Amino acid sequence: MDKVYDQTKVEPKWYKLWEDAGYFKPEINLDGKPYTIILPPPNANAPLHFGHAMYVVEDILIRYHRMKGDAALWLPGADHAGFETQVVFEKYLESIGKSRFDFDRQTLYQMIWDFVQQNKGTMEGQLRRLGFSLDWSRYKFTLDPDIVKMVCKTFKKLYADGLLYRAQRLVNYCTKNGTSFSDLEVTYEERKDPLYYIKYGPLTLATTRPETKFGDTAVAVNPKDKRYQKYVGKEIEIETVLGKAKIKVIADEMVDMEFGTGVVKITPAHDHDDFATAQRHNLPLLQVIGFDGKMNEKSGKFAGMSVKEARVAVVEDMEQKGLIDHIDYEYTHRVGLCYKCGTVIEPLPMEQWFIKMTELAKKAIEVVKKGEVKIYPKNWETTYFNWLKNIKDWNISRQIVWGMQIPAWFCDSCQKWTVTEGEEPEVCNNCGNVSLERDPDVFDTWFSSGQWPFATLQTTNPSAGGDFEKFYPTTVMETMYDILLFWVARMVMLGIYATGKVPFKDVLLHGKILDPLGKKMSKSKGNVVNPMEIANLYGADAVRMALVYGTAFGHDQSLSHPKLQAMRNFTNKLWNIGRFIIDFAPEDTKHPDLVTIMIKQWAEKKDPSQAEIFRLTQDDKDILEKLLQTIQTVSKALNRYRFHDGADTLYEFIWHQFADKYIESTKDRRAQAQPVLEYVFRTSLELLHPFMPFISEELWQRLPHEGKSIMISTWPSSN
RNA sequence: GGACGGAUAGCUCAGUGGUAGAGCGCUGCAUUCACAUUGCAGAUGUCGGGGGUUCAAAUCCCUCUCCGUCCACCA
Repeated sequence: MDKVYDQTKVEPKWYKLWEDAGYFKPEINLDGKPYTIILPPPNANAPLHFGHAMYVVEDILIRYHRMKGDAALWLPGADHAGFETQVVFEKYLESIGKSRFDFDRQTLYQMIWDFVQQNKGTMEGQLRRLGFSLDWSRYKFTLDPDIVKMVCKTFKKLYADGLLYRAQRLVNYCTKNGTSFSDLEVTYEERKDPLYYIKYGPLTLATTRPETKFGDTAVAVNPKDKRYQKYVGKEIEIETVLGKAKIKVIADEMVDMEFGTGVVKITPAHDHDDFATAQRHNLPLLQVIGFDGKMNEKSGKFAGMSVKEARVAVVEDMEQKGLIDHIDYEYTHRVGLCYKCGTVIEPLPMEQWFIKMTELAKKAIEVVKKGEVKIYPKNWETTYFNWLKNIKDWNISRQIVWGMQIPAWFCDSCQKWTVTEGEEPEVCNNCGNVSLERDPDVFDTWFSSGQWPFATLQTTNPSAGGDFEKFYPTTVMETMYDILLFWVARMVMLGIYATGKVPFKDVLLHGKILDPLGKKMSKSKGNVVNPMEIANLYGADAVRMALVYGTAFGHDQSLSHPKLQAMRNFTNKLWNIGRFIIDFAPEDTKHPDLVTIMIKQWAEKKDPSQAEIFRLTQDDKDILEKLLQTIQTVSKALNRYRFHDGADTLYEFIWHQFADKYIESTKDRRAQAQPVLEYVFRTSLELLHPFMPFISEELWQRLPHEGKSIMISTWPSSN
């Protein structure tokens, strides 16, 4: 054995052996109880980032449970990541001087498809490099035909159950990306904008968006406001930049008497509150801004201007006409932005597919309240409950090409929709007409990934009747806390809806990986660290250990080179312990296997007579006792998802108790101590295996052992 | 306007009621001994501020400050 551990000679060789031997399949423990984790499918639009390395937590659990004899299934996959991927691809097109509008739908889709295939391959190699014991025979992609079919089936069921409807609503529209979004995809920014006090006939009202005045269909005051009582229900005459007009005054609770003048203009087509108010009062919708972000023909001479230009021009005109009372330049408010490109989100009226969420959310709340689904760390429950309690209907239509096209066809003649499970209908379900047109929109990616746990398991292993019966509900869903609402909550709702059962029992939420200075990694900041480079530098084992060691699970952590180095050093320590025990064993220490077995028995039962037979010293007994405690602590830590406790305990035990103290104590009685050295080290490697699979396998193979691989050895027992 | 997380040794972080811990860094010693990617010994903290509960608080309660994040329809 080399004096210094060289991970490049060890890590590359084991993965293929494990995979070829079929150890990653749950069938290796055919009779074991099912233990399932579905890998959160990484977006197939880029290589893995450091956050993905946190999958190590899942691998630790899977390897631990596999060793405990469970039928452990860790199912890999990839997400087509609709909008996200299309944006990445459009950036690429931009870099070669093209845009998505240079291609027809089919061509563009095919180009993105090829791009995604390439990324998928890269990602798979990277997941293997990190040692993740995924069952590749069950690999799934969100655009696999059978998955698409499952998703469409749910869509149809929702439609049949009346939980899905098509409606014209105000949607969050990004005029740059040309698509609508769900509420979660809008980010907000505090901004200082002028608050204009403008004159509406006898009234004055405050607004930040004077350019939308052409879309006003009423003016509202609070019903309790005595100042304006006399106007309520009447039409007032107003002077506008486009001439005289009449407008209705309504009374509605939504108006805050304290704000501005207590009078609000109602612009139903361009403001969410106003839209809701308009519905209560049966006010018409008057759209003055187009989907291109420009004023339309309804705004008279301002037509064709962008919203921003129009605001300036309108204010200028109003000032000339004396319609501006005054302007508050110190006003701050929150502006909704596209989470992707930062463009101001324009609320626009649009026909889209919406899912009624209230009932679905109620059940999702219930299962967590009852403990059928547990969230770790528990404090995230507050966030989960809060969102679900106030949930609004979910817009799942997206105006992009990359994704699953919605299986709904519109009939020209009866103006109704025919919804299928994906297959093209021959005639309209309602009137039998043959002239149908498919909705060009695709699903919000989260609608399909929200069905991932059951969609995967219902389509894998079809020859054996499918995995669903055995592996669903899954055991653990582990992901970063930032997608608790986007993804986890939706999986709970859709999982219960489609299968009647929760999709998983325990939700684990890990923290964010920050750059070495504690800043968020981002491409634009240029501080992204490639996990593969780090793995090649320190070894995958060291990367894995560094991610769980020393930081409480669930907390953000900065990538720390000193810590990575420390873990690399730990691999070297392990290597040299192995070298000492294996290479430097004197010839006369060969002992029959029986001795090892007896020591194991003593360790487990503490039979004093055996201690006598093998002349165990106090040092021997101490280390065996400490080993037992370590087994207990590590097992308990993993059962409670306290990964750092397990990692810290093993590091401390192996390095400081075993190497520094015990091994030193055996140097003058080497031959007699050899069986204990071997036994304690082998057991330590088994405990360490879920954390550091490569080096633990390499050294275990070199020690006397039973069985073919540490991966399928039995988890050490402490009783 | 609400919610959550963080503030502990120079740095990165563990530690949820019982005499302050780890890794890295630092100081001194050890070098043909499995390992210098090492070993041994050591220094370093009024545990963010203030108040309270308790025989006892980094840990429980209240409050304040500063960082980070999320949710919410103030025109």
